[in-house]
Amino acid sequence: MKAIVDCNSFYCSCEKVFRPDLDERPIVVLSNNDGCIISRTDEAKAIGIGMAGPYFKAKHLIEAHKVEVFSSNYNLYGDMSWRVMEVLKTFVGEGNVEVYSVDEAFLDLHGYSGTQLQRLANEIRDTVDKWTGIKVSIGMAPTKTLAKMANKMAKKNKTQSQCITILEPEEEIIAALKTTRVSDVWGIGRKYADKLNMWGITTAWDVRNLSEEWVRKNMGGVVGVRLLKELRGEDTITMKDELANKKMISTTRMFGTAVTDLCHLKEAVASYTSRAAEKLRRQNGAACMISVFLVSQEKIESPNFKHGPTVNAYTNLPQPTSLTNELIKPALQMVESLFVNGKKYKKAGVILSSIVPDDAIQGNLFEPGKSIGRSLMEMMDNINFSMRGNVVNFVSAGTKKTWKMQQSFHSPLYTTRWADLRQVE
DNA sequence: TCTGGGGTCCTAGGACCC
DNA sequence: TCTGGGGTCCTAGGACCC
Repeated sequence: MKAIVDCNSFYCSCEKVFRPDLDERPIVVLSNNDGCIISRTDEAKAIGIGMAGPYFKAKHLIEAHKVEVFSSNYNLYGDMSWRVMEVLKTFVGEGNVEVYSVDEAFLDLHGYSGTQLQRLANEIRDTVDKWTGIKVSIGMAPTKTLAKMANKMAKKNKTQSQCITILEPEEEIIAALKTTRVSDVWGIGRKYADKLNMWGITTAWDVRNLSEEWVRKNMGGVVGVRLLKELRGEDTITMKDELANKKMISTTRMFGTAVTDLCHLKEAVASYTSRAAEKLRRQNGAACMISVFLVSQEKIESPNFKHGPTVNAYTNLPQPTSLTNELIKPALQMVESLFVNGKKYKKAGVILSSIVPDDAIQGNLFEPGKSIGRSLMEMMDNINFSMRGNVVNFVSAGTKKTWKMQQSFHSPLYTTRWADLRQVE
């Protein structure tokens, strides 16, 4: 059996833990730059606030109903996430927890069955709540895809399910498949859902009864076949190693206000590059390739929002590296080559790819200074990590950061900064 | 009119996820 | 006026090789 444990309205819940006065009040959390709504409580949902909608469009509802608004505080959410995952590990052991995203984890439950599952689920739900203040929903089933389906059902009717749904005997699974729409199946997105509906395939049960050949031909080849098998109860999506390293690392941001100045653009890209390099060093990797892209601001008369035109460039590095200064140099050269005077830019990003393990780097006899660079990086990372912020940085990343994103409703760093510690009198 | 066959590697782009 | 950020996997097709 597999389980998925998913935190309810995670970002909102994190804010609520430290603001008990907001209990049962509608809350929303905004994306970077306060652009979109990315998390909302059931109370906010009930008012009619949609998911992932732009903030300005929901503003009238938010004001009319006195909804509490927060800018995203990733520092806080990351720390709370770590706490929740630690609790899960105490139940099934570290090796059986796969952290799938900031607010979700799969558990491998081989050996559990029947009433044991129910008892385990209850205990996990109650303990996570008691120790962290976060409420979770749990779905259990023979495969990851079916567990996701169970989880969705648990969330849909929280009072009846008590946030837990277990699909175990075959009849339970079939009944669940019959009431699940194709668009609610994990792995079926907008495109495939539309296509399936056009063919008159509307439920997960309908999908499960399709032939393997049809699915292979019409639903992305082997990916579709895997999905089909999962729905039939055949375990094909295995648990991933927690320490699996990223194959690509990127840092991209919208600007607070449009940037027209080459200097500011270079500052932003230098700053994103140092963030990306930090992530790269954390997994002891080195990149062979770096790419940079810029998105300009242009009026688009389309009803569905689209970003402006994007330009990009990449550089193959002479040898794999994780040193910030060695990455910033080509990044800035690319910015210069891409920049067009007079254009307004609203977003930029850096992507590090072709990542190899750091220890595989061949020493270069003609560059003896390399190890000094590496220890300097380590020192920077240690200081920045212990202070939970960008305390030490390269000058090229700028000091004023006029392009920085807007965050008007940021909450304190309750769990990671002494000065922000919650006080009780 | 005829125009080999088979393999590898790489990249761009499409689909999906949270 | 104002629309996030960070990933994964797979496929098709081009370049190149013998």
